[in-house]
Amino acid sequence: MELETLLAGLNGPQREAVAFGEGPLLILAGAGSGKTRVLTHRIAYLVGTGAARANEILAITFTNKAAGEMRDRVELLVGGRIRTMWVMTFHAACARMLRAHADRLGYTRRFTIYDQADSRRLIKRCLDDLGIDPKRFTPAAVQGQISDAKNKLIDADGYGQIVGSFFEGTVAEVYRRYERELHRMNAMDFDDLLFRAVDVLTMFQEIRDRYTESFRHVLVDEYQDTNHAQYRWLKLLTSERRNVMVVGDDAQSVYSFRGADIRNILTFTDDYPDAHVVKLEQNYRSTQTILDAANAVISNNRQQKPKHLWTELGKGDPIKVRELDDEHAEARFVVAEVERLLDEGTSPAEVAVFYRTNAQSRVLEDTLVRAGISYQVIGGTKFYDRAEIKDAIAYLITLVNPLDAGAFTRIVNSPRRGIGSTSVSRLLGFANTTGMAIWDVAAAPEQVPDLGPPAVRALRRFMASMDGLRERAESGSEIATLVQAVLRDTGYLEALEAERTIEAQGRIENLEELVNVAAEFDASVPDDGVPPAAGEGQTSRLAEFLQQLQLLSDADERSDETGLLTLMTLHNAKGLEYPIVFIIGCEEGVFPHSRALEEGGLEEERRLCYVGITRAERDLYVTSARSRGVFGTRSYGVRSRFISEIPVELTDREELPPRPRAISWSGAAKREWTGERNDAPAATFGLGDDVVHPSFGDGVVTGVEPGGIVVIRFAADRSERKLLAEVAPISKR
DNA sequence: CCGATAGAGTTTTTT
DNA sequence: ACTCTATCGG
Repeated sequence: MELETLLAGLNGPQREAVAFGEGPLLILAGAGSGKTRVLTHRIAYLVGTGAARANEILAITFTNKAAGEMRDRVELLVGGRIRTMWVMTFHAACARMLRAHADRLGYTRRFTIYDQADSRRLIKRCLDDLGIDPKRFTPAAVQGQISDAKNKLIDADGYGQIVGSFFEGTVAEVYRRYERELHRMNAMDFDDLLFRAVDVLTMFQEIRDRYTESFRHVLVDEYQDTNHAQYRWLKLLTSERRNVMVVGDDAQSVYSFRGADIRNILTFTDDYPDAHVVKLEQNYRSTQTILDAANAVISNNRQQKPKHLWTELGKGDPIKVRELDDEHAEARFVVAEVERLLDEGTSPAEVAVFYRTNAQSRVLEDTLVRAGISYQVIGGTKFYDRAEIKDAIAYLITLVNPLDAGAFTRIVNSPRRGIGSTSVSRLLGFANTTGMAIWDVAAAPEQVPDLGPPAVRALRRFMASMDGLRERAESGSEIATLVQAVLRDTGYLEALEAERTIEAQGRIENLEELVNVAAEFDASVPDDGVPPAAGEGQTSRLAEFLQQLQLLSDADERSDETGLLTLMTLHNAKGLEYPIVFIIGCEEGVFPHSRALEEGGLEEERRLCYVGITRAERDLYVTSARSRGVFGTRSYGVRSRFISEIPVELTDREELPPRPRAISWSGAAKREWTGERNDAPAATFGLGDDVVHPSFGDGVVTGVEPGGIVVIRFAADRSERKLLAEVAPISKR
């Protein structure tokens, strides 16, 4: 490999970044500025110049797909396999470290990874066990609190010390129990992977030394999306050698709800005052019109590193801005436009439609189906989230990690075998009080008090088939055949076949697909390679397979090969590009999302808009609907502020005739909807309006209902109140 | 123990 | 509009 060819074709700043020597390096990479190129070329350059061997490089991405692509591209550049290089996500890298050192934390290397749904179920159980009302303390809210704490590396005790409210006090209690349960079940949730990895590196100097010595160069993509735990983890791995390169764009930080802390990228140079900074501002993707729009929108944010995208590609066409009557008209417009483009010879794969929330895809999908256009949706319900797949995986987990009561309870009565919820509670309760593993309790059911004889008999039969499967798993059977055996021996498949419904048939097909996935895994080379830090023994193939499944996300399943029109959320769009892009649902309350507005997340919503705009290469459409069905009722919105932030001269706008202010809801619109006569004066409040009330304080309009009622969420006590617009003393801010 | 029914809550975004 | 939950009757 020629070093010269690695630098050829790069612009000045890119070349500077690729050829940079030792020390901290910050790359501020604007959208479409070729950051992946810089990353991959730099890795190849480091290997090519002998600055680092393949196994001395740690390259971190956020999705498995990005990691896979990075690996492929680097292999092309260096002209050979780089199996020993750590190119993976934060979570995968942490999981790998933890498997090697699990015993130090009182775990076994076969620990289970809990995804968000698994974790939520466990939290729900903790709430139940503690006798907490799940209405007042929803599992989701408690989970959010715990997750936030973990992302900040605050453990249950630490959290208990900083509680400032009754709610937090309760969360602290749940947090403690949740942690105890996870540990007892030899399980970790997503956040634990990071937290525990930091623990290992902090508590055991010799382990940390091994990794810091071994990783000569560390590179991180999408640095603006890192949270505090990830920051600490990186710091622990890099503070000795200080060869850390982070690449990111503060304008594309859109994951704060998941604990991402934009300060990590904004203060990198405070952490490393000698850091070299390279800005990539030349864009190779979009027309100048699109970039001007993106620059204009993002300039409304205060907190940012100034950047100005430019291109040599020329001005291009104006941005098409359209306003439609409702979401159906919006969908029809998009579909008609797509049909026109296809007639002109555009390939469907060149077109993408972005929306704020997954729920928005439905109307569009209906319209596309009726028009006979095939499409793919990224996100939504994932393959691995389907109940039958989760069941099959839970069976496999039970074989690998007999301590995992979560997996066990999931499958013990699926298919139905007469072990109902009361019996399961008794088993769990017994395991809880005796401290026994759930598997051992089930293996000797007669010792459990109050367990009915039919339940004992059913458990015996169940455990007999599980024992057989266990032996098969231990003997190192191929995973595909093991999955088939599980489905057969447990009666799972039989129960589905007996249903004789279309749905059941679909489930069977999904399970067959899982067998295929397993077969592919069987055929693949063990990813072990030669671990740079010794001490990573062989993990069982089955455990490895399960880990791979559990760390998979829907961002990973999108394929560019399908040749289809693509639908996805704006979040999922990050990192992608399409010649033609539609951004739909640009209304206040939808985008920017009302909940983000309440929580002061407007700037992040704007960054999301920036992400959306900068995905477009050639043509950009931005649409809004006057009304939209939400929660089964119709709500009337106002065009998104983001539309007005795009300079008019960059756009080609078609708007509906102005709607008289008076029909916001209480006037004509109400008559139209309720059939009632009502000449009451007009309410002049729209969704998303900022209002102020003399006694409740500042608030935001979250809904407008018939009868001149406005729903307002007040910032002070986060309460939502319904007020009569004409009589309540509210005014716009 | 299981299925049907009614009722409530739900929609941000995800490794 | 839809899905998950709690409750009841078999």
